[in-house]
Amino acid sequence: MKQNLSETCHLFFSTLSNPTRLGILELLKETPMNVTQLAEVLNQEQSMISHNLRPLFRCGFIFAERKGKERIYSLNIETMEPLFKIIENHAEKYCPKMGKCLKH
Amino acid sequence: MKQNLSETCHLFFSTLSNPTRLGILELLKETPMNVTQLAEVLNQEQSMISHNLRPLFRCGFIFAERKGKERIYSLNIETMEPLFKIIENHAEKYCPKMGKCLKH
DNA sequence: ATTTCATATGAAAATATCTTCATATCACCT
DNA sequence: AGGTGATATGAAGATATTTTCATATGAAAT
Repeated sequence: MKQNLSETCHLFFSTLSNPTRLGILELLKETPMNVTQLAEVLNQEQSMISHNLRPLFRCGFIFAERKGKERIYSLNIETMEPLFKIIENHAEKYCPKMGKCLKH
Repeated sequence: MKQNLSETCHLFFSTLSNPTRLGILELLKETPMNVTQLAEVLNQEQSMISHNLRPLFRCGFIFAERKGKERIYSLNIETMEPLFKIIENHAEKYCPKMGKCLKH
């Protein structure tokens, strides 16, 4: 149980610790999209976006729905919104000038 | 600004996406400790724990206070508690049997 | 059943992250 | 100042994660 929570946290956080995947989440926050559209906007290969969508989906951070031959991805707002809110608040309070945190 | 939030998220989440660091956070949730104690309980080298404390500290996930020649680390409960709560709730709701998520 | 558009997958190469070891720094005491 | 316990740091080797390329699968239309 305890072990599992720690494992879960690791899986979840490592899924979120990737610029491409964060970019995907930010885009999906605005509007649902398919892989091709995400690839276009993010200016990356379709296969790369696809690879990155998988862990997001597996973790339940995004949902997917078929529409013809497309697969429309959307954000799990219930989880992601409060999560980002926490980060935002934390950053504001504890890293007032981002530089401090972003530097090595 | 936008760019910065994404960068911040990446930094924060990658800091949290490590079993050793999650272990440290779990221990500090119970009680403040110094590096040596953490190393003992986690059964790892002191230098390794020290290396891992750094990003946690830089991100403001933990605090540090000197006490003699020791440096006592403690958890930033304000941030970490709601963060873990979200993960827990999410896991419960979206990954009812952890296996689903934990498998490749 | 074949073509087309949309998406997913496997495996190798490229890149980033961790761990370890040796050593440096720091605070306190004598 | 020198010694000691506690902690931090640098750099390298060891591991893990990403990205890319080529190709496979899927769904719908002709």
